[in-house]
Amino acid sequence: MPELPDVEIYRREAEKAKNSGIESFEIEDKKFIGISESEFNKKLKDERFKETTRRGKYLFLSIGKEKAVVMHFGMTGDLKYLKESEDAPDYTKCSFVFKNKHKLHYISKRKLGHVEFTDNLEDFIEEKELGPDALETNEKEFVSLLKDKKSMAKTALTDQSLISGIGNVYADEILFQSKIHPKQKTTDLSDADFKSLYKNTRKVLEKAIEKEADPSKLPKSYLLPNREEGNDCPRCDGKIKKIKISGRSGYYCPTCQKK
DNA sequence: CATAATGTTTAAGA
DNA sequence: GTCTTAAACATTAT
Repeated sequence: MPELPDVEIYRREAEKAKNSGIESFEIEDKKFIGISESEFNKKLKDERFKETTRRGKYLFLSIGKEKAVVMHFGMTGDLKYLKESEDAPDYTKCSFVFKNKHKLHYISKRKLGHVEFTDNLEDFIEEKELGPDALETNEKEFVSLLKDKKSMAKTALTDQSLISGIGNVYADEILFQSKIHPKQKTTDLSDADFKSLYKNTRKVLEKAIEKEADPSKLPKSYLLPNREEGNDCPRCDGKIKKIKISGRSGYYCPTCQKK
């Protein structure tokens, strides 16, 4: 589930390919690969990825100051750097082949997500209306972005145009840690609530990265390892409840996350 | 076999 | 017009 921590792990995987000459590009499924063969030849062949950066759930592999390959992982994406001799993973959609006999495989089970090329990274970010990365904001900025929203707390947290990187799963954890009901309106939150949201956003995302974005490796006191309807709340006597918020499922403890 | 799943864009509603 | 919410997208695993 590619949210910010997952994409950060993919970024570290892509780092392994840094500064290797790009030899070719293999497209398995061109439906959602936005780089044609001719564009590759013109703009990427014989170049190298000089820098890998991330903004929210987007990964950028830069070949120059402004030019970059852009990857988004949808709900089921993955990225693997393997030797050329190794088999490409199942559901590989495209692969960059490097002169050092390694390949960077972009994998996705479902067809959400895409790989493309931009001539100007800043313009791309602006066009997508991506808010600042959840780990690159300070408390003041974080609070001012969320404060005036009239939507539910969970909806605001997962709005990529406000703050980018928080998805459906980690939003549940952040709200749990902050003891805030997911349907609580942001206009009803106190200053202490916002402070808590900021602190826990950092805490949860950093911990998740440390655990290689595997929710089951998070501490038992966290919600995510227990994220199932009817499970015991790891903090109080309550039972975990599942609800729908804007068509997505959310899990929380009705006892310690009061409205 | 029906259901739910990580995300974003789109359309619809208020 | 603006802001918020729900549906649609395509596919796989349970």
